[in-house]
Amino acid sequence: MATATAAARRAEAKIEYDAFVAACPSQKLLGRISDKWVALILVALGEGSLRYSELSRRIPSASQKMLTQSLRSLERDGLLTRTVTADVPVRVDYELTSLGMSLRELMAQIKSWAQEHMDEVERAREAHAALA
Amino acid sequence: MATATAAARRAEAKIEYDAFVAACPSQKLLGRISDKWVALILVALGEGSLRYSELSRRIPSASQKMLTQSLRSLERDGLLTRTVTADVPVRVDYELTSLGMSLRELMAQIKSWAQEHMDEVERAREAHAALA
DNA sequence: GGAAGTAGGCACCTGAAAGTGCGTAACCCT
DNA sequence: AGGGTTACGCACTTTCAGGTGCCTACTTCC
Repeated sequence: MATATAAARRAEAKIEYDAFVAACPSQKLLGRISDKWVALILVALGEGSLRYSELSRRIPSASQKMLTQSLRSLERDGLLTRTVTADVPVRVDYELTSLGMSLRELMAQIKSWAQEHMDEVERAREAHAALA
Repeated sequence: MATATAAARRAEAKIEYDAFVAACPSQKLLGRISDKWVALILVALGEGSLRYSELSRRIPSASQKMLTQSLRSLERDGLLTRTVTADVPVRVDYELTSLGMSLRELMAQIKSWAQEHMDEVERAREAHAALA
């Protein structure tokens, strides 16, 4: 009764695998760091805490909305802390947690690989494009 | 005349930064590995070369289209080789290049970080959701 | 009194990635 | 003769991350 057709077996395996992928820490991490602004924020904050406006100046391509959104999600995930000082005007400082610092080190490894090998990838891409 | 308004200065900085980000190897790499299926393919092929159908069975969640698409882009980038054997039915084998193997090692580091720290992230997320 | 800074919120829009579904053209099994 | 396998191609649709634009509310600078 079970595994009647090949398609059914496929569908079953797919459901199981979907669950596995959804639970996989690596996949979650990849989703986290592939956020367009996260890497930039991590690098910017790596040198120390910064105010919102200063971050905005260091990453001018990020709109206010996107910057805020990214910062909030990083805060939610315990990668940085958000400190509000009730001055006038309000002052908000962002700083990496130790978890955030740790992630930043991983990003440094990624950066290192990129610097060593991405030109090779580029060349392969061009070579591939060259032949018809 | 230059830098007349603050908005103009912002726009200028943004253009410059955009160019920087576009040229940054790390950003390119992040784009590459954040492809939904790339990590899974890398892991699957890490143990040796596989046929298309075998890959498809190991990664049942990837539709045939997406699997083919990902494989082709990885081939284009010199991360794996595609070998067609003109049997009938056609046989196609995929195998990581040394560049691909190298990227797989980076992925292993990412995986390692994920296994060590993602539960911490999850806890932070839950704690954050808990209050208010 | 108009521009600028400070730290965002809210609503809508869009473009590219991902998914769905169908077809091919050979052969094998029962 | 109908289902299965092999390795895709092509067209359409859906989805959502990311982007744009407009708003607050207070203060200070020129």
